[in-house]
Amino acid sequence: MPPVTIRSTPEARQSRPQRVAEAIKQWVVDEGWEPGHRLPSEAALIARFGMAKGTIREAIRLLEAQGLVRSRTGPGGGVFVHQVSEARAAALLGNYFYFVRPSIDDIYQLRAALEPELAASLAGRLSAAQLDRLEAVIAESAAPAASAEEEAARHAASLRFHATLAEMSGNPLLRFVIGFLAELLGEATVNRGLHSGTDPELWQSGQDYQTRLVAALRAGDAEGARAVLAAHMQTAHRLMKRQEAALAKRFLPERARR
Amino acid sequence: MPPVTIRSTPEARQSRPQRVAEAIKQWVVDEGWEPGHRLPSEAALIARFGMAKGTIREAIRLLEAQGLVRSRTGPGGGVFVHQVSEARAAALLGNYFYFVRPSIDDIYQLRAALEPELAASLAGRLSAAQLDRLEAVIAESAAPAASAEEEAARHAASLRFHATLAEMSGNPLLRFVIGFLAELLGEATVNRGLHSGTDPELWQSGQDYQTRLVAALRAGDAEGARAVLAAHMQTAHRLMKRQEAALAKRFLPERARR
DNA sequence: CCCAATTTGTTCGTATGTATC
DNA sequence: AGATACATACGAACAAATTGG
Repeated sequence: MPPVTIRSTPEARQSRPQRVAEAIKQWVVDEGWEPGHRLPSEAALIARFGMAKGTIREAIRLLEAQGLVRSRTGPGGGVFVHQVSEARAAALLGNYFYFVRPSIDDIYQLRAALEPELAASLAGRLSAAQLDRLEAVIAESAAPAASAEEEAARHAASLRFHATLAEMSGNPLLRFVIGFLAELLGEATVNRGLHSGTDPELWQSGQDYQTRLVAALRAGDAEGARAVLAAHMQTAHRLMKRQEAALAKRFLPERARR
Repeated sequence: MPPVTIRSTPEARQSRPQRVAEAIKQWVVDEGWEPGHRLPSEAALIARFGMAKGTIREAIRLLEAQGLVRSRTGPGGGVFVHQVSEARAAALLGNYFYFVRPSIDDIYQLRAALEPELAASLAGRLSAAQLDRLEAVIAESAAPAASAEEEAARHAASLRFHATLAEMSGNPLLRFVIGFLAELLGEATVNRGLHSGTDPELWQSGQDYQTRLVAALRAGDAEGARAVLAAHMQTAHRLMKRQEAALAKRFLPERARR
């Protein structure tokens, strides 16, 4: 499998560290080095590129920020090729959406399209152990819901259910996007004091659909699973919007800032 | 709009440049600095953090690699907060999928779910100018298809059509994900010599659906647009798989490597 | 437990490049 | 053209971390 290429950083490269970083990336690809492989020592790189230590180190930092390398001190240490972690990728992508902030509607437009698809693709393909694990996550939020700000924990548990589901997908793209959407949503709700409030309707609907979903998955009923999740997405979206609207009314002056 | 937070880099931070970079991120968020704002000069940062020039510079490189800052020399120069570009975000995310490579099936599972949704959400919301622009892109690939490797250009044009469509969405998430999927697919096809070959069936189907789609969009027929794109996704996926299978047979020894 | 070797991490002083006025 | 303000790059020395004896 010729590894295609590690993406080069766009936008007019110029500085020496940037050029060195790109050269090292290309080098890794050309040599087919895999995660864990140690690349030449600082001293060797200094000689190889004919540049000062500081310049080389800045290049390494550029790669490090992208999650592509990791360095350790001491004997046997050095700079190592590193597989970009999902968490790192999500963090990096999250920075983009810090500036181009999606709305609740935007997030749900994707969730509504993807989650039912995920559910359908999982039907009949999960092991008994995986199904049990899902039920364990459901049990976590089985408590009656009562208390005040502890409701936020319930919402988090619901998102964790979705994350667990996503992790079971064999499709890394689907897994990543759904997980990322859940993160964005969690962030949006926490930061706006949204979570599901003590809304009993949402809670009941949540408990309900999770158990019905697991049942459909267990039965290998793809279309059933798709339908359950599609319906839930609609409900969750509607309830979240309702809350958002309620908050907007209460705190209108707040929204005026900026 | 309190900007929530710029994502911190996961995975056990330790070195000084990393800590400084995180501190600067937090500083930017706390002060509410926006793209274009100049942050303190190197000298000032050295004083502020009580560290050497090299350390501070490495921290700046860490932020630069994430696309969060940009620096310019000369008077009036300095380090500036920078809005992460879509291209940069896609490149960074692409590095993740360099190691966790999705299959053609994986990519199409998402495309099949998202593109019809995009089409439906666009119906009746496009200006005449936008519709004309779509038709212009269609015209680009209106040639009869004949020649050999120039067929790859046709495939690229088709992906460009999708990209243009995505850009017209008001949903930044949808825009990004669909654009990214197209990139991944383009890369996969180019690197595996896939593109649509001289497959007349795919070409005709492509021409066909594009014009029918624009018609539906012009008519404001959301469900029609959705159906057109859903059908096309199925066809494109099927044809691409057929080609992939043909290639696999011809080059089986190649696949044995690694 | 300490010591020595190895490799990255950090500092400082100086010089160069570049854009603005 | 020259002065100014800023990042960029160099080089040599020293500090910290890790490993093995």
